[in-house]
Amino acid sequence: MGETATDQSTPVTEGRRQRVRRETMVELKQAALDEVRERGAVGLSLRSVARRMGMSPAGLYRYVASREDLLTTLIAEGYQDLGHHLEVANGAPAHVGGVPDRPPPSPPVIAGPETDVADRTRAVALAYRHWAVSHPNEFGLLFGDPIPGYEAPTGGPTVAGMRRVGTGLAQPLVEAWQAGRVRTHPAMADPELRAGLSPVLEFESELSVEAFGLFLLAWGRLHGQVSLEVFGHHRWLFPDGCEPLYRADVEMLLSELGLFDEPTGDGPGEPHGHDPA
Amino acid sequence: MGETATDQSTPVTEGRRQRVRRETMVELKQAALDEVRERGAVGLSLRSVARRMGMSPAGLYRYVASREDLLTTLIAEGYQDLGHHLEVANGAPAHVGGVPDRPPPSPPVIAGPETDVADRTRAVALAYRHWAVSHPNEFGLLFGDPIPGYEAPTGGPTVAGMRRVGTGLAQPLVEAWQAGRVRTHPAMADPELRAGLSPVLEFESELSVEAFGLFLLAWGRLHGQVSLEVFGHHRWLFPDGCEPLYRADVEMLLSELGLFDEPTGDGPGEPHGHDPA
DNA sequence: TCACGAAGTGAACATCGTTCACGACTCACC
DNA sequence: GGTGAGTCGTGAACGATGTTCACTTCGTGA
Repeated sequence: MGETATDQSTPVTEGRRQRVRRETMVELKQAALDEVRERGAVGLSLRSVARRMGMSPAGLYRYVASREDLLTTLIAEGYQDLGHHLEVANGAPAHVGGVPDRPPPSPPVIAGPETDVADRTRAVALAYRHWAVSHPNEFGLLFGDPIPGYEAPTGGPTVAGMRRVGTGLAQPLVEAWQAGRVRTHPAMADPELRAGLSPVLEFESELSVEAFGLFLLAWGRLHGQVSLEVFGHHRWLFPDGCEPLYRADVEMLLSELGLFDEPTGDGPGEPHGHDPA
Repeated sequence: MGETATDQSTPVTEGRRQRVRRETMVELKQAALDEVRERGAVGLSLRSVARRMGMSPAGLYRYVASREDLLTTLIAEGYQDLGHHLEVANGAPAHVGGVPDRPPPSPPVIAGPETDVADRTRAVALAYRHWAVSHPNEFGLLFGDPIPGYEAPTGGPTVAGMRRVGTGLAQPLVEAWQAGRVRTHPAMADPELRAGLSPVLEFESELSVEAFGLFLLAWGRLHGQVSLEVFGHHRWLFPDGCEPLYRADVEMLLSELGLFDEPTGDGPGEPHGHDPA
């Protein structure tokens, strides 16, 4: 653990009090994360976390405003963890920030920056499922029943984590789009859809309306497969997991996005259209 | 409600005791369902249900073994409700069984048996989202965090409801398949996938391996969009809901399944293949 | 050294799921 | 019609939970 902490190389600006507070906070989050991993998000109990830490339940309130507050902290860190996992699969550079101490198992496929964009998209898609099936309770924490009545503040760490996951998923697709290799579909030209999508693009200016819509649909598509599997709705069909089915879906998605076609050299403004309907 | 019950036309086999017990059971489930609709599945409290019924908390245990048991009952009925909704959208005949007293709003599009299979598939797909967004907490009950450690018994009412939902979703696709109008994809030919899928077909004998896999993928694909929307992960993008995006996905799905192509007259054994990869 | 504020404790409160002994009532049977 | 058995519902109770509060302990800056 952090047992071998830098005893004297610690910056002098941080006194003993701040250090132990920081360490206690880390220990608290780790204990809560262990609880979630073992008993699920709904089973998270502050008293149990306190017991695990050898602390009085009331003492936790020096670090956490409420049980719900602790849950949202875990949610934000879960997004960061998942986002990091996706970045590694995409062949991320050294940049690693806000990643928990205990790193998750590496994704099954790790691409590199020079890898073909189809392979990178596949790697990210497989990493999404991989993280989910190896962290089922955290996946449920992030994507299961929302905390009733909770709305993530727009500037807060929760949406920051969601954005990291989103960009981690979208990164290969953005590059493919910019290389003119994404095939769009006539259904994306619906004016109502474009009208609903366009205000969003103030945030996501790297993509066109169609491309952003396609990304959302691709994410949702993969998310559905993963969600049904992780939440057990396919267990009676596939007791050993749904990886082959998921792989087939990913291949279909890649081919429908046109990522297997020859690059046309078109810019993002002129993606090659769908085959004649 | 059932106030105007058939007072004397009730079969004599049911005495007063059985009748009030049945009525109390209905009232209990309705009160619990109201609780779930208002406060979500995790907020369901037996004491609150008892208060709503003007009853002592302990009295509920004459009707329900535990809180978890009540939840699984609600889950089973929720599946039945959703399945009924899908059947109505598909233009179901008079057969209606196990539908709760208060019927849900009708699906936005109701097809008929003579409607084209693409239109019926679209109607069912739209009905899936429609039920979900108009019953968000019940959707969370069915498809959100599973009750930790609970596994639905294979013969029980839960899987019966799941099967009704599955067949309700699959019905148009089964017909399209049998009419030879479903276009498959080379990725579905993966031998490992076929091996994992084939034991399932002992239950679902109407479909081939590829067709059943395609159905599962289509379901998951739609489910993902709905799930992300209902659980609020798209609210910051689309505060007014994701219907246009979802409609685009449905149209893409229909065209990728080949349901817009001219019928070839091939039997289910010989679906027309995918366009050259 | 000393006063301030942070960290942690134990007791308490309201709520929850659940159990249990007990009274009231229903129903089948003589 | 009476009667015994079984059902229905109640109130009290137990252990657990989230949360608050007064109080002590102790690090830290002046």
